Amino acid sequence: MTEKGLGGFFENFLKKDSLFNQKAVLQASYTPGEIIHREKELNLLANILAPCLRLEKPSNVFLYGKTGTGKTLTAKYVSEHLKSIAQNKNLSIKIIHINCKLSKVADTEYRLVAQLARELGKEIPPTGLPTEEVYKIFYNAISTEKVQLLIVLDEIDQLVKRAGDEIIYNLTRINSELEHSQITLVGISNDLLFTDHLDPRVKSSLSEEEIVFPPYNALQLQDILRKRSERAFKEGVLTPGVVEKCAAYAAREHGDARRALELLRVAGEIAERDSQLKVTIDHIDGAEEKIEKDRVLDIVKTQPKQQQVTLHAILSFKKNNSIFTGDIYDSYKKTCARVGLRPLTQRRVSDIIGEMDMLGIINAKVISKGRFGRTREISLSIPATLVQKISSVLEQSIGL
DNA sequence: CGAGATTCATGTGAAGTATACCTTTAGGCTTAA
DNA sequence: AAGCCTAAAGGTATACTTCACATGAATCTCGTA
Repeated sequence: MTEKGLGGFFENFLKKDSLFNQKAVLQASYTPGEIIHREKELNLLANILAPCLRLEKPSNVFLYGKTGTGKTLTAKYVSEHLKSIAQNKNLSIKIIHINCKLSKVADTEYRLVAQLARELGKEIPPTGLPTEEVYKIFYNAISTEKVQLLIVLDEIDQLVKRAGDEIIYNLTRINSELEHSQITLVGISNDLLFTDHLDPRVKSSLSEEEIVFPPYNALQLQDILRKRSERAFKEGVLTPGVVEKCAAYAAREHGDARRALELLRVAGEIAERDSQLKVTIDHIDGAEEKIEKDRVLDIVKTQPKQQQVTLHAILSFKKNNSIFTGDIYDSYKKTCARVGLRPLTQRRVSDIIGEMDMLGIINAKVISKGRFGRTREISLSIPATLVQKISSVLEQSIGL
């Protein structure tokens, strides 16, 4: 390939048949035409939300279940159908789907309401307005016309954890002030214990109805994977056993279908890059590693500088023995001095460490070492093979 | 030997500060009649 | 005189700092068996 030069490579690339037929089918954003093994939940949700077609207010719904159990998918599917029916019958139903976890889109009260208003076509500046004002804009946007508003809050636990549960209370309260329009909330959460920490008032209003999504088992995962891979890959590309192995991998992690699909897709990409004609079981192992690497690298790269320096300090320690906040702060300060960055206080760094923990890059547990004080015991939750790579990416980014 | 008191190194909460950004308002300048 | 632009004033959200207090088990202290 290299001898022929780049032109040759591209020509080759074009001549080579892709293993994929429709890769998008395996992407997380894809909503399949039909959903299997979720019929019960699907019907339940449809039943609950159906009243809005008669312009009555449906109950607020709360969807529970671990990641990749089809909550988002089901919610999207139902809302798509509602939307198309509403369009046919000329009903004004608006559906807003917001993912509260996607960084910086909706992680404070202000940003969430601002985002809601933006979805309704209003211009909201990123800061400067009183939160109350943004509520007003949002309120005006829906009260001017008669509309059924369906707000789907994905990963709502993340939002509440960071910004408190008043937001939800305020949103449900708006309803009583609206005359023509109505708001229905659909909350989606991965955290099964989420509602326990909620204000009772909020809890009762948010979860008038609840739907629990059980994890898929290995057989169901196989069904799903087969169904999708039929469309995604060309015929005969998958070696026997590949689907089974993907399903098994994902079933081991509480039946996460999203992960299984991603595994399959990335395995296909790897095989393709290697100019292989078939996807084999070996590719899946490679895929698992690559997914983890991409996930972590993505988080790491998009993190602000101070967070990066902090993380670098953490990584610079030997991974086997446990590390404490004090050690990290010392190392952090040294790095700051070296790059010419004004160091933050330990108080703030402590919070940053907490944020890193939330992101799942590290494991930080508060422990008491008795006579020797109280601190966080920190360990890495990323594979040791990645540490080197991430470290160098960080060094480049902070300019070491 | 065992119950309480001590201690350490940080966790954690509240309040204050700096910064970036927003809207409103008032004054000054331009323009058109 | 009306319209437009600009700068200042007044306000907010967010990231961070400062201050002060809370934690919780290993260790120490001291009374008791």
